[in-house]
Amino acid sequence: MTAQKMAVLRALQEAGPTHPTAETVYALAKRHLPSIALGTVYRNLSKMSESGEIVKIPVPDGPDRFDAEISDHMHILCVCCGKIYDIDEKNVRVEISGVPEGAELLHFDIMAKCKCPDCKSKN
Amino acid sequence: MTAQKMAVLRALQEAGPTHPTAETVYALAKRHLPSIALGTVYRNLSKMSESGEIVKIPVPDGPDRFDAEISDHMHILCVCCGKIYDIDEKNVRVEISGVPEGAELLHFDIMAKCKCPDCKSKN
DNA sequence: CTTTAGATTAGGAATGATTCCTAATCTTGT
DNA sequence: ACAAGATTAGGAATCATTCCTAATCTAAAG
Repeated sequence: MTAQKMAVLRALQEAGPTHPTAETVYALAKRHLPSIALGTVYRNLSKMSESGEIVKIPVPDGPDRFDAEISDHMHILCVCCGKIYDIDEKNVRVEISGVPEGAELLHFDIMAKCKCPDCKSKN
Repeated sequence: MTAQKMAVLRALQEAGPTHPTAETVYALAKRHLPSIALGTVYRNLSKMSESGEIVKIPVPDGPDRFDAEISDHMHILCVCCGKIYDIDEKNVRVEISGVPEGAELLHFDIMAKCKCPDCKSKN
């Protein structure tokens, strides 16, 4: 456990439910550890999301986002402003059949899209 | 309707259910129209997916894939070899609640992940 | 069948996100 | 304290994709 990894984790926790990009995590982490490098942030985010300590959220047409909240939940993205909301897993049900013969289903990435309240009113 | 757009569409149709990348579409299109440029392929794929003529499939940690089949269906990706299978929409049911107050739900991107039969046996 | 305005193209440079490289530094177990 | 291995900073490199520009093509109107 290095100071850099702690700084990344702390930054992600401070970000709360804003689902920051790696760049944003970098900016936040720099406040506590000004010497930290962007590559270090990427590497720690990658490793932690592989190990399950955090969650990586791939976004079509945009940089990946990250989440310190690892409880089972899905995300809903505002296509106008890019804000990401959490939706608790118990509010989602997915049923699927017709999976190819012999394939082992591993898991789902569900990314819903919406126009968020702010963007609806601004529009 | 230009020769380039036709070549892209034709390439995508020839690719069948292989869900090719833009690079692969480029290679296929070049066979019929050797002068076509990669940027032209990207632009035509973008425009056609925006207009709904084709489908763009964003893949986490990989280049986008494309599909000439526009009937409502979802995709399942083998995490080992990157192959993408189609799953008919009628085999999928998604129910969701707890959408943020005032948000307008637009649609879902569902990308399931599996280990495909080939990869299971090779393993 | 010309004209012409607007769209599209080829080719390559530029961008954005991310990974890779290397020497230097740190961490951890002993 | 010390060696072995992991991690870091900094920057170069990579990959997918978009952007730029002058040249070419398309389609609609005469």
